Amino acid sequence: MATPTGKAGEILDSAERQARRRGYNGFSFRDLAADVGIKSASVHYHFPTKAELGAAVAQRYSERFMAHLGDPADPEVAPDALLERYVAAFRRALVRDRQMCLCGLLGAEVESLPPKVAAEVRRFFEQNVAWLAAVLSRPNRGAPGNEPAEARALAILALLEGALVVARTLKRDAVFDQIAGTVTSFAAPDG
Amino acid sequence: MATPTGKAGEILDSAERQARRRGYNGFSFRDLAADVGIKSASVHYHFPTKAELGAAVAQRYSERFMAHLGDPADPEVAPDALLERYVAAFRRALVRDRQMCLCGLLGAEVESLPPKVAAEVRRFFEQNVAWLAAVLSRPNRGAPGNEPAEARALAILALLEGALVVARTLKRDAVFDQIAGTVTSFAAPDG
DNA sequence: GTCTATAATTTGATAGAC
DNA sequence: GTCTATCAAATTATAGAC
Repeated sequence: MATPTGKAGEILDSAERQARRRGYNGFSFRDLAADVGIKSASVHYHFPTKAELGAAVAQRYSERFMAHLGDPADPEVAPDALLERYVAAFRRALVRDRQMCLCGLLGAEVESLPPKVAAEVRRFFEQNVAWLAAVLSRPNRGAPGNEPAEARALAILALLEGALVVARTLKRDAVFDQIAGTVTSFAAPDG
Repeated sequence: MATPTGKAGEILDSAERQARRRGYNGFSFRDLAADVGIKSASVHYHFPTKAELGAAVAQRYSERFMAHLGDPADPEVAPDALLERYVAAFRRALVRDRQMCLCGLLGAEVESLPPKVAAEVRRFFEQNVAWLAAVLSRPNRGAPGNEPAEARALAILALLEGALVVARTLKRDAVFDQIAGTVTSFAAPDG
């Protein structure tokens, strides 16, 4: 459960980078090996199969992502600020990292994933929706809105994952901001 | 430019089905050949390279999709009805076909696509946004909304592409409907 | 932990007979 | 148009030396 350091950590870093650019079927053990300066056979020492490596990458990604979001009920942070933090996490993937959200890309190709990897992607979405629903349920700005918190949480997740896909394909970062600007529609349906 | 029939058409059908389930790197010429009952060498007769096949699949998909949407300015059809038609097209991919939107999946893995395929995906998104913006600009229900029509068009496209990813990964069709139910937030910001 | 060597399979693609 | 035959390269993975 502890985050691997050393070569194992480097391999996870490289795999995450490649998966977030080219998808699960878009990188090989040789790519990773060359990237971290060992031979592909040595990668198998750290991660016996690609499925296990993929699951480890997704698990670490989810843990980091949720840890960065923090406690959705933290009384020190207003719901609006938490939502801004959420949007900023996706924006950073696009603008700073020039990458997809790992699970947005893996989710798109979910039918071609080993079961263990698909399960991790599912978990990521479930945790994201739970976090968002918790934030949206907090009493604050505007009214609670017509749609239940879970529906609005799902919509925000889908909107931002889709925003990355569209903005990256159109090669226009501004597209993300245009889309993200509509998130307030869900946060405060009264407007 | 004419839509291929016969074996070429069958190959396109098979390739589209596979690409919408497993992505561009998730199917091979041999898969397609077995599917349509020929040998993989014969597939190359119809489509010399995988990149050309991929581009042809995406182009045919876009043409069909836009043709199905119809004229966004058709005075016989209300803007609301056109938006419903748009949402229904995505819903059909999920519920009836059990597939992704082709360009939603390809867009997610855009960095691993041959340039000609990526260009077709870009075109699909551009045409979709233009169609949606035309519908949203028509005078009708509610007010024009705060956000410009293009921003709302991008948001609807992103929302629905993301909805397919999330619903398929969570294996819950109802998730799509929950998300799609929020589309009216963009159509009529006044509620 | 990393290496060499290699197995076993799959991939996109071509040449040439029919 | 489709076939057989084949290629060169790439893939995941294993065995065993160091």
